[in-house]
Amino acid sequence: MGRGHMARRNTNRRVGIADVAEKAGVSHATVSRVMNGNAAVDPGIAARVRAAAAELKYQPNPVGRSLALGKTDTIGIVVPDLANPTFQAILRGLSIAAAQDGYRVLIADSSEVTSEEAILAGEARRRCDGVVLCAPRMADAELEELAPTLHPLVLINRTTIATNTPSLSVDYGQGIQELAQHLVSLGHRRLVFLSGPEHSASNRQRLVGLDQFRAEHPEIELQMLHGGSNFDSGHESTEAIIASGATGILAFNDLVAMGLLSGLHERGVRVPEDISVTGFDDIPFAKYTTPPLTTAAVPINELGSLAWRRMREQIQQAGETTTQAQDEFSPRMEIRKSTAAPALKPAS
Amino acid sequence: MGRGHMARRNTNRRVGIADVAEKAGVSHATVSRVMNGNAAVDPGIAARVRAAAAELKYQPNPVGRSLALGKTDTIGIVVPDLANPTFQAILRGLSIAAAQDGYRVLIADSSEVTSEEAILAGEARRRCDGVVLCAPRMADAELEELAPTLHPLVLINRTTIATNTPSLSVDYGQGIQELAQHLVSLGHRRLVFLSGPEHSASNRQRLVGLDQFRAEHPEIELQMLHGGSNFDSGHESTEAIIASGATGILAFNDLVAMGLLSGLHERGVRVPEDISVTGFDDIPFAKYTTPPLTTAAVPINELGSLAWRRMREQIQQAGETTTQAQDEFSPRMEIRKSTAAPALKPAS
DNA sequence: ACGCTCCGAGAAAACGCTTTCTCATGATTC
DNA sequence: GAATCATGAGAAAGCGTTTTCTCGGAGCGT
Repeated sequence: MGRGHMARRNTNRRVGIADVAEKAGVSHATVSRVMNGNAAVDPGIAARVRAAAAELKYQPNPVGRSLALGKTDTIGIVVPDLANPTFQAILRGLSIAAAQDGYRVLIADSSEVTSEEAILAGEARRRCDGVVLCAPRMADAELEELAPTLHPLVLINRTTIATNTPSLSVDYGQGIQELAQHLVSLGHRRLVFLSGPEHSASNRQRLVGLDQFRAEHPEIELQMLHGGSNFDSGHESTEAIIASGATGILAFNDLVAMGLLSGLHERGVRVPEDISVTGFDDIPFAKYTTPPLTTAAVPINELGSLAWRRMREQIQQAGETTTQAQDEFSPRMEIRKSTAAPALKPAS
Repeated sequence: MGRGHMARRNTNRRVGIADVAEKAGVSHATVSRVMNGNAAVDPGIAARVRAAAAELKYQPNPVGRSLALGKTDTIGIVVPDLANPTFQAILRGLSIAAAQDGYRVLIADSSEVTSEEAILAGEARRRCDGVVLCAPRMADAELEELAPTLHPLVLINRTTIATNTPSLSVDYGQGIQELAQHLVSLGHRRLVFLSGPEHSASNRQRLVGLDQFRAEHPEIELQMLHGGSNFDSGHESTEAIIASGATGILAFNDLVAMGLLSGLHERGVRVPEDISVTGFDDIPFAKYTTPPLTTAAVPINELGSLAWRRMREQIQQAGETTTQAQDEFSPRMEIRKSTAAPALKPAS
């Protein structure tokens, strides 16, 4: 029991500002001032405080700090599915960029449950200084209503009517047209668009783009096939694709294209000799498929870091509601080996 | 300055508990009681409070709540690189499992900067109720010192001497031996291990496993080649692999294997006819490479959800320092098409 | 020397919530 | 019918910071 009196409450309580204050023989206000360098403090006292803080390994409690300052130095991101490489990339870019400015990222995965997205976003917003929202399937009306309550908000691949919410989007319509154009210029005449989830905003954009393409190329046959947004749905479409008789396939995205590639390979259909396949997004794996995938590259890494920049701008100009940048990226064609001129069709 | 004028920033202030209390004509204590259902409240009053809360769309401020309760309902995860599918999967599993219990995940990407990991982890811990730490390269001594300060802590692929920190690990030594064994039983006699980052704990485990393999199979030639942990490093090793003359390649992980696969394909080396390649991890893409990759599957999805379960156990039994589970997973062989019997070597 | 301004540090208020403490009121018991 | 109890709501004390307010004391000019 020699050290019985030393029953440290340290064991159950973390060291707080009060402990430092006591040790340094000053008030906790002064400790705060020293730690934040906000007001002028006598250099001697400051040194004493710093010494005490160092000795006790004092680190301010962020929760107390957040309450007092009204900010958490944290932003939230809502994604529909963390298994999707696109969102992974956005998350990563966002997290790294935000970290550079001393911000952290809280993640909310809606697991594709559209009805949860608004709730998750609201919750995230309450905990954080802002929210990045990826909600491709949320109804327009709901988004429009939700957006103002979330302010500092950055939208990914969605826009609102009000122009005070910055948004980052990709011109999917343009990209899919260029891909179709690419196939046509290789000599393909029968194309299939293997579409994504029905209510996805970006799928709608692709459809609009393809309508335009059709108008410009009435001579080209373009079929629509329903699909999903992942590997498996691409794989499952293999038979339908083969049955379609088309030689050029526009897959919804790289994931779908890869699933299809693997399905075709299993069936002994050669790519690109028998069928050409294109993806969309240019996820990191796209250039390592066999054959490497022709795709429309969206600047997947930039997206995250730009999202942070837009967020930071809003956080800094807190209050004023100015009109915000609406960034739109044009995808860059990435021509690889999964597309080529079609074999000469036997006259039929 | 004019005090009265500045007095209320009510205009942009969020609705707080006080507003609800005023509207319902009760004290804010009562509002809190109603919201949390903690104590008995007169049903009539409770209804009035709920009505007021609903009308004002009141949602308790989580920061205030956290300060009062001493918990944030948030856990942190520290990962070395969010671009790595393994960590993405862990993050995803963790996030989904935690969400089910009403917890959120804060992410900290150390960007492979080992020296930052301890700081990030500490910071995360202060903001959260616990930390999941993935720090494959952190020095043992540093980890040992850091662990107690982080408690509620779950370690991934690392262990501490003290047994009160739960850890989840994969038996990489076992897995790599089985892969080597698989190649040998196919008839390969000259193998190469394309190693990962030098200071990676899991790489060391593989090396230990291979030492054992060597002891048991003195007749097999097993070379070591230095590499990294991603696509590009696999791709860059292509020449060295070809030059080695080996027919069976044990890549550090699936990423490396995929990079190598693509390199070999470019060079016209056929897999598995000319060279067999194995990966490790069984990331989702592994079964879609051409040829599909033989690999040692680690239950990548379970890892995240189990991490949460271990974390929750600790959070619940706050205080008592009991000895914690050390989970070790044995990888499951996933034999696909990237391995086959070697072609008969020309007598040389 | 006297009053003036500055400066720096402690006291106290604020941040938004939960929870203990306290006390009134009405019900229960002998 | 008085004493005891249970009930439920308000007052107030935290939680750990930052920041405003206040005030003593030092420096300066006249």
